[in-house]
Amino acid sequence: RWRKWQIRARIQSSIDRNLAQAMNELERIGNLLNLPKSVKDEAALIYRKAVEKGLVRGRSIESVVAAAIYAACRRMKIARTLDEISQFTKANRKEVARCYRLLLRELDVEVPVSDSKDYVTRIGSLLRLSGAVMKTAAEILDKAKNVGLTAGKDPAGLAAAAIYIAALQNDDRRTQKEIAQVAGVTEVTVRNRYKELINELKIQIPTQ
Amino acid sequence: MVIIADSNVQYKAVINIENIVATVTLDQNLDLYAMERSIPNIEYDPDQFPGLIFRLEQPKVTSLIFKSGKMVVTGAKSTDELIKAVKRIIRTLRRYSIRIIGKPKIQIQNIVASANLHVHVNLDKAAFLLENNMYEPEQFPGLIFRMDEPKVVLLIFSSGKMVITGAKREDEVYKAVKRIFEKLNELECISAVEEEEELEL
DNA sequence: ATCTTACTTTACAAAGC
DNA sequence: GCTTTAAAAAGTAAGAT
Repeated sequence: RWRKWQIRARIQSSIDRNLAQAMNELERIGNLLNLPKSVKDEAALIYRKAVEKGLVRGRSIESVVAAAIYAACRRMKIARTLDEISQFTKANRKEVARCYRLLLRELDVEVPVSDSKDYVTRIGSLLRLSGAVMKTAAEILDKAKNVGLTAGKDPAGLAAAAIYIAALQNDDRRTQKEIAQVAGVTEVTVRNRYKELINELKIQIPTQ
Repeated sequence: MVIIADSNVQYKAVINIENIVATVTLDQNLDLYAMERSIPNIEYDPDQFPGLIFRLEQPKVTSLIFKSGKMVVTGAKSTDELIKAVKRIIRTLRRYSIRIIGKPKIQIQNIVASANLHVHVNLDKAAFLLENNMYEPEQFPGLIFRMDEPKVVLLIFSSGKMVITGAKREDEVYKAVKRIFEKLNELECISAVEEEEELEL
C-alpha cells in the first residue's frame, strides 16, 4: 500500500543520509591512511551491507567506517593495524575492534587470517627496502609458519623480525628501533621474535 | 584437577576449574551503609558501584552484595568451595549483627576452566575449518570458538592449552573439552608434542 | 637486557546510570 | 553500553632496575 511504500521510502532515505556521511568519513580516513581506491571501494561495500542490516544503530558512523576499512584492508591484503586506523577517529582501538567483530559476525564478509607477509610489504615500503630484502623476509616467514613458529603471534612483530634478519643478510642493515617504529611494535618484541626465528630456523647472521 | 584418559582415542586432558561465578539470593533487603559501618575490610562506594565488596579469606572468594539482598560470589574453584563460602559469608554477616532470614538460593552463572590437551594445535588450519570461530592474532593469541552444545566459548592456544567459559555445570566443561579434542582431531589440526617439550611441563 | 606489573580475549550476575 | 569481581590462557607493552 501507499503507507508501506512511504515507510520503505523513509527508511531508504535514512540509509542514504547515513551512507552519504559515511562515504565522507571513509574518504577522509582512507586518504589519511594512503589507501588505494580499491580498498576504499571494498570498505564502502562492506559499510553499505552494515547499514542495510541496521548494524550502525547505536554506534558512531565513524567507528563502523573504521571497522569496515580494517576489514577491507585485510581482504585486499593491505596491512594496516587497528591502531593506525583508529588514530584517525574519535573512537579508540577497543571500540573499532568491537565494531569489526560485529561486522565479522553479522555480515557474510570473509576475512582471511592476517598474514605477516602483508606487513613485510607495508614495512618494506615505509623503509624503502629493496625487493630482495622483502623477498628474503617473506621466505623466512614461510619457513617459520611451516614449523609452527607463528601461531598466536602478532604478524607485525613477526614481519619486523623477519625484515631485520633479511636486511642483515642482504647487506642493508636496519636498526631494530627503526623497524619496530614503523611496524608499530616495541623493540623488545622485535628482539624476541628475532631470537626465536634465528634459533628455531637455524639462521646464520653475517657477523660484523 | 581432573585428568581424563580415554582408551578409544589417545586423549589425555588435564582440566582445572579456575573460577565459578554465582548469584546468591536472600529474600530480604539489606542496609549496605549499616554493613559498611559494622563490618571491617569492606569496600563500599555507591558512586563507583552499587554493590558492596566483601572479601572472604577462606575459601578465598569475593562477593558483591546489593541492597536487594542479592549477591554475586566469584573466585570459588569448586561447587563445594562455593557453598562453603556462601555459608561463611552469611555467618560473618550475622556475627556483625546483620539479620539474615531464611536460607540463601545459590545459582551458578558461569564456570571458567582451563585445560591442557598436551598436543600442538594448528590454529591457522582450525580457523579455516572450524565454524563460529574467530582468530585474530593481532588482537589476541588464542582462537575463539563458540560451541553450540554444550553452549560454551573456548579460547584455544597453539600450545594445546585452553580456557573454557560460559558453562553452568561442571560436566559441560568436560563435555566441551572432549568435543573440541574430537573435532580438532577429525579436522587434523592436532599434532603430537615432542617428548622433550612434554617433560618440561 | 631482564623483571614486574598490567593489559588484550572469553562468560556471567548484580543495580544504576 | 559502562561501572565491579574473579580466573586462565599467551602475547605484547611500559616502566623500573
